Amino acid sequence: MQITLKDIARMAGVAESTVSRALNDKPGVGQETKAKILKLAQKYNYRPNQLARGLAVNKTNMIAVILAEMDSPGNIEIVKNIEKAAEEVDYQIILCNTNNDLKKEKSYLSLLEANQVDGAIFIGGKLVSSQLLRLSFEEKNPMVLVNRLAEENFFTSVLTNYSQGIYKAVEHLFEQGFRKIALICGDKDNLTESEKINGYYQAYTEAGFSVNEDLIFSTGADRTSGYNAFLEIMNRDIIPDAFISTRELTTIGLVEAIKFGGYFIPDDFAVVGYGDNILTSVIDPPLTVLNEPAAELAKLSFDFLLKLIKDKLEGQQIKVLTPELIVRESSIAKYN
Amino acid sequence: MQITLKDIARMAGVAESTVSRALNDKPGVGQETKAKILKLAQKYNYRPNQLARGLAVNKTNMIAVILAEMDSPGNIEIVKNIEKAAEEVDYQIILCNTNNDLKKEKSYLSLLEANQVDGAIFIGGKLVSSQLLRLSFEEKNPMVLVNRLAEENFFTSVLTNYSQGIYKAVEHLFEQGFRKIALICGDKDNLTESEKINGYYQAYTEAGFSVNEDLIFSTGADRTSGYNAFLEIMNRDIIPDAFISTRELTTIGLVEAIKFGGYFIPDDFAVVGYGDNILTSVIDPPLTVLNEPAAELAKLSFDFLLKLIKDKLEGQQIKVLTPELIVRESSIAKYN
DNA sequence: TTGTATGCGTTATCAC
DNA sequence: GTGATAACGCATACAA
Repeated sequence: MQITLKDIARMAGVAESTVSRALNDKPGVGQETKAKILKLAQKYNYRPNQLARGLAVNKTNMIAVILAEMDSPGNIEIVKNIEKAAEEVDYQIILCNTNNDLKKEKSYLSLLEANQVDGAIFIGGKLVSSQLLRLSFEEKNPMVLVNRLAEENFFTSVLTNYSQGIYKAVEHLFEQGFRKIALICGDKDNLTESEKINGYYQAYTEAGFSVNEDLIFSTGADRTSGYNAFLEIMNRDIIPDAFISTRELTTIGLVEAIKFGGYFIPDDFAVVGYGDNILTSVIDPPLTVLNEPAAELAKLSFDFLLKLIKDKLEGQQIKVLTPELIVRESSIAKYN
Repeated sequence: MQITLKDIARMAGVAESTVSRALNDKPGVGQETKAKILKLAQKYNYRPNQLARGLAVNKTNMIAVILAEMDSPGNIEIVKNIEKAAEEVDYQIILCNTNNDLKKEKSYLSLLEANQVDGAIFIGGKLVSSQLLRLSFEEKNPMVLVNRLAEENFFTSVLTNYSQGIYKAVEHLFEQGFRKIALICGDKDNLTESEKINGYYQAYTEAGFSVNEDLIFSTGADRTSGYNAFLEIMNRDIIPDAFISTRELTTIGLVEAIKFGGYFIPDDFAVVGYGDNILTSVIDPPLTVLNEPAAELAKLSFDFLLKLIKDKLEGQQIKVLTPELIVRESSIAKYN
């Protein structure tokens, strides 16, 4: 059995409250008694039961990080940075993976309602069922959304401006002389992805070109989908001269397919990918990518959450960050 | 304020204990009252406070996963699989990153002592300060070690047979005709790495060759270290014809350095890397790698832990898994 | 400065 | 079948 406050109190011959005060550095306890208590606590390796403490003060110093998918290196990068920020102020994170399953999300959300965590950060994920989230919101459960668009923006969020990201990418490819840019993206129902599609349209329109819808290809978010997307597109009427892939894993699959098909990047097809992970910089040729500012996303979201927890954030805040376009060889026209 | 048992009891006009029984499906509660209670709980979206419950039953259904480094994709893979296994039996994991810092490890360990989690899984990390861990062990805190060797094997562990892995790799390179195999590894003080070095020696010895110590290069575990290792080795007296890199990130750095130097793989140097991540299979040429059975490591360790928690594991268990050698182009001799 | 009493939200042990 | 009540370990308001 673990040693408790009561044990220490008994051994020191004082009341439990005195021990509590001494251990928590609260005023109103004599030098000698305090010293005696601390020594005993040290000797018996006393550790306060956090459950009991949490129950008493209604605070756990834990937050939930709820992840739509663990397969995305970018998401992991965000988690790492949240963990770092949390550690600095003595918060623990509990990691939840929903696999884009709304049921699981709901069950994890109940961590909040069960007072097990002080707040939650949602990373990514599909269109929010605002019905679901608003429930918690109205009960004043602190939560912030990262890279997740809700129908109405009820929630404090930190977002990446996906639209602008894709816009930048198209613009860059235009500058390089490419005109038939295929977009490998997700389903239009997904707000995040539809944002990206918007950026694509906007770039084309503003440049005075018209969009050929055959160049927009909606598919899954995994590697195989990226691979197959290339094969399918090559069977269509219009053969692109460049590709933009909007997700990390599809980017990889796409590159594989192009190489396997015997084509060269950027000679045959220019490529702009997503996510500055270890791969994209090492692969041959180094990939031009859009990159999310993971560290910033993490830091901002955690700061927001901390303030929410401490009731120091009035109203709902939204911060939008711009993805960076990292230009490398894969999108540079050879002959221009 | 959150709705509590007491509230439900008052509204239903019954005692708290009855509500508790009804909600927990315990026997001894009438059909009608039970129905009434459940309906109320539903209506008001009642969620039991897990802290209170945990305090009462001395169980949290949470385990800590304590990670030495989050930068290793292999480790992340293990975490993902633990999360999956845990989710199935309704356990939550809390993720802790120690960054190989013993102090942080100690602080996270106190989660266990603070009754906040039912058990802990340690993934990787340097030589265990058995002094530190034994403390917890003797207090009967359930914990299992993954890929972590302790001086004495006090703990239930699931390990990768690193020695045999490297042995396989050397053997394979021998078969391909390579004789001067450089080993890019970690410090010999690190038990894990020293195991790998052992495998290297063993393979050489059994094949009747002698080891040239200049071919063994101890360095850090990051990408830059791998990169620099190549440069340094090329300055030594003996130029290798093959490389084995024992860690994921150094492998990547090594490959970069080789390519940047204008050399070709495997024409100039054969390479066997570590970790079957998304990169090693996509890079050109596809890399021969040693791969840990992450899913198995995760599943076994979680099962062990669960049994420990339930007091169903007698004595300490050790399970050793063998890494797989995935042969791809990077280690195939062109002219033999 | 210190001690007493009470509450946090559950579960469990008794009675009835 | 149901209801008091103690207990879990801690913090805190109040009294001394």
